[in-house]
Amino acid sequence: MPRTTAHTNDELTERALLQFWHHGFHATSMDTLVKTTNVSRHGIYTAFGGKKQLFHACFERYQDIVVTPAFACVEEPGADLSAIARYFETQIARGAESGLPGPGCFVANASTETAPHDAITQTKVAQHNARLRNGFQNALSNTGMAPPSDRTDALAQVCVVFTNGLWSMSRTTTDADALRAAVKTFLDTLKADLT
Amino acid sequence: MPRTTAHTNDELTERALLQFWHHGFHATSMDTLVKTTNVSRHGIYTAFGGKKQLFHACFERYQDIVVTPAFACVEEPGADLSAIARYFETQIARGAESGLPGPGCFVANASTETAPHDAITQTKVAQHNARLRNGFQNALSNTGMAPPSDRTDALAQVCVVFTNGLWSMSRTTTDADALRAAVKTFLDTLKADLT
DNA sequence: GATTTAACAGAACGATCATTCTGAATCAAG
DNA sequence: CTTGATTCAGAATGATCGTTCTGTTAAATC
Repeated sequence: MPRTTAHTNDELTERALLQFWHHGFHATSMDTLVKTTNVSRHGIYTAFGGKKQLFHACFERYQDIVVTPAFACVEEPGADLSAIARYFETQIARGAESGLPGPGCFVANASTETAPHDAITQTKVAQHNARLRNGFQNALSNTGMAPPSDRTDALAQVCVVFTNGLWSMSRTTTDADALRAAVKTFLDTLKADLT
Repeated sequence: MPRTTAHTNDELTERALLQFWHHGFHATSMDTLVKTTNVSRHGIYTAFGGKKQLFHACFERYQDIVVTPAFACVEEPGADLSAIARYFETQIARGAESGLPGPGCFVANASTETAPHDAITQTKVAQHNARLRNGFQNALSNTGMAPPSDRTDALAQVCVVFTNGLWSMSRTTTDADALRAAVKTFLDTLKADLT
């Protein structure tokens, strides 16, 4: 019998991603990976080479199926502050559905648990944050009356920091509305600053 | 020969703290703990009971020797926005000294790596964040022309989120000045919002 | 249907780790 | 000095983990 449930590498990666995301790299053993993916050890090793390489594949898969769908609205040409609000709400709602304290953001988790011991993960995290900054800068530049770009650049960096903080707090807080309140207050101060 | 270098449990805890802080819980083995503390396994086990309990002791030690000295100025009765600025600068300077990307905040690291698998760590992290919020609220209420307390409360929560984000980013960024710029921009928007 | 290929399940291996245990060494008290 | 308690260094233990290997089974090709 060939691969019973994960017929493609994408499916395999998605199942592995869930484990890494919710339990971290160290707490996810090869044994649980074999069980949850229904792919044999041999299959995983021939397809990816090892646990670490599978983790890298999950990193990219996470960006494709989680980050991009949620953040694309901020990156669109006509995006404004409301797009940023929608991005935050999407992510908070996801955390609230699965029950807070939630698994947070895969990238943010990798940034503290994996990146210090793995250069590849470190550059991936840096690229992710750069993407966020560019997206925020785009949305902020479409808000208010044409603010100077160095101003929106600085505010975009603040948005990136705030985003990382949101994820961090979603791992210990049990109150989704407290996160929503923080987002609303933050966006209000941003708006006040841009008009 | 009794304990050669760590004569007290406090010294032992401080040396262990450095390891946990810089390399995380999983990447810090009992072997490295024995080597860096110069205390025998037997000594560690009789003094603390195990690795996890030692970690909890390090958590409290971190708050005593790192958090409190840096954050006390925000908690003082007459504290204002400049105290918050000093707190951020203290922490960024610490990270820049040891070289970015740095070890970040022990509490923030524990929040993503240890808290999900350990209820005690989870409550400790929650208490730490509550302390931060109270401190920020104190400093914010002394700023501007007596803003309503629910306003400073909301802004204090934003400050906590921002703080967590700062630590998260300090683990992957190599540019301390980018962090300083984010802090300055953030504090400017806060000040503009309070006056 | 015979042969080749690919994937499987699970044992085996080597390494690491937290914890416990053993015997020696050190120090305090009389 | 001698006794007794304490601490040490390091081996032993039992468990876990990532990786590799072996025999077997299912699919694909002709």
